[in-house]
Amino acid sequence: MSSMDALSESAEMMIKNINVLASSGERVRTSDLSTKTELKPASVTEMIQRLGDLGLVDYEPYHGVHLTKQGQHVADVIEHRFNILERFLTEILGVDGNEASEVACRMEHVLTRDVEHKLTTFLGVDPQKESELFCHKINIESDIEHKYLPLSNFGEGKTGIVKLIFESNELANILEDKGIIPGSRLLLKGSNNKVYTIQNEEGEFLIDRETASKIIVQN
Amino acid sequence: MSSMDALSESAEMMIKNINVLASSGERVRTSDLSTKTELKPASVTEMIQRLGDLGLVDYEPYHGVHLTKQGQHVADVIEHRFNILERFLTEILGVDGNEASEVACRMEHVLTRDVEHKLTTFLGVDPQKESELFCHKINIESDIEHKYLPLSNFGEGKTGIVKLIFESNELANILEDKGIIPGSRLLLKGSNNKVYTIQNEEGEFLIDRETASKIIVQN
DNA sequence: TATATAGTTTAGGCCTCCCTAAATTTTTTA
DNA sequence: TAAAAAATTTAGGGAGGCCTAAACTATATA
Repeated sequence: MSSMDALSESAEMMIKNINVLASSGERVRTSDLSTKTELKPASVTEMIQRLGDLGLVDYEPYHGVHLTKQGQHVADVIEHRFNILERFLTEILGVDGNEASEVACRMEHVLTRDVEHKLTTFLGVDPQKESELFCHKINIESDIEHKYLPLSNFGEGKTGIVKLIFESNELANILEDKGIIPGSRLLLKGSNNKVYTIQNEEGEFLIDRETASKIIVQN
Repeated sequence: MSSMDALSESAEMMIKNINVLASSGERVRTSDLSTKTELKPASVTEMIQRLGDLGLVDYEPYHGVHLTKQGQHVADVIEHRFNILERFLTEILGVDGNEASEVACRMEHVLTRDVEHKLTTFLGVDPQKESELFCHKINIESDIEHKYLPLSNFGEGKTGIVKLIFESNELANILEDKGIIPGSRLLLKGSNNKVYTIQNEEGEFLIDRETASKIIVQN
């Protein structure tokens, strides 16, 4: 069990759900896991016994489970992967919330560390979740050369060409009026992860993070 | 077997490999599939028998398989999903080729049609083929949920989120001091077409019409 | 505190997907 | 063309992951 190897999707889902239900600090009961996972109690018992053997969970028959340090690490990694995948699917691709959750929930089990990190960099840090950010993330490698980035993660002081705008007609039309259209050039003058100051030949504008994340710029 | 439902990853991988090896037009032999999939011949036989039962493959004992029309459709979908995932991972995230292939190969089995289509649109036409066609705008059909309006046209008594501020000058800095920045929430308490009364967590302010027209608010 | 009830585990069965070993069929070649 | 070699399939087994039914344990109640 060297951290993340070879855990099945089912095992990872169980760990994930133990983590969710353990928020109260108490041991998690089989019946609650049964409800959450939509598995029969007997199946839950079987799985947590296996996780116990792997050292990912502290299991006492008839008295529930909690994650070991190792299991907690797995849960953290999965949670982070789920979050960035869900954000990518909704913020960048515009996938409907429910479907995004489901797909993210299946994709979270096949990401590698490297893809996880690169996707995190691509999305940038979500300011709302900054506090509960996750020790596993290591350094966000800034030396990666991305060809395409959302404006929200573009380099300060850099000029790029707008490639795509993901948004409703209304906002896109407003941006268009100000010359922010696919194919146009803009300069990111500054950003503080909340407000993005950009400039083009029409003038200077302030844009919020969410909108900026939907404008894809080419280096 | 209504086209794509409920096929296991193993089954999909077998179909994918049959498709690859069938390029010559001839029936695909068990031994070649064994080599390609890195499964033992007996396991290949077992799987293609199951695929035969599902009508995805035409299997004649001792004489190999080929895809049925249905199986070919599955293969085409999987191949397309693999291709766009691989392109996304390499072109957008900058993932190394080998790793991108492996991850795409695992992700291809969990995409939905919708995510597949949205990712395809995101990537656009292969830049090598038509680099300028990549420059286009995607309009996500927004129902009535997202409404972007200048504050000057915003509904009285409504609360919204500031999305954009056109003009980054002294006036905008003053607005910023008052907490009126992209991403913040405000309430339009009242307006008389000349003066707009707004409120946020910093307090209550009066804004003139011209300024209000440059603040874009989301419903 | 004894017992009913709710919660949990064990026992045993089924399916998938992988394996090895043995049997079978096809192909090669002497 | 018959025997050797190669390829394939069948037989049987194991682990994972799910199930139901039965046994067991803990908790609530009278």
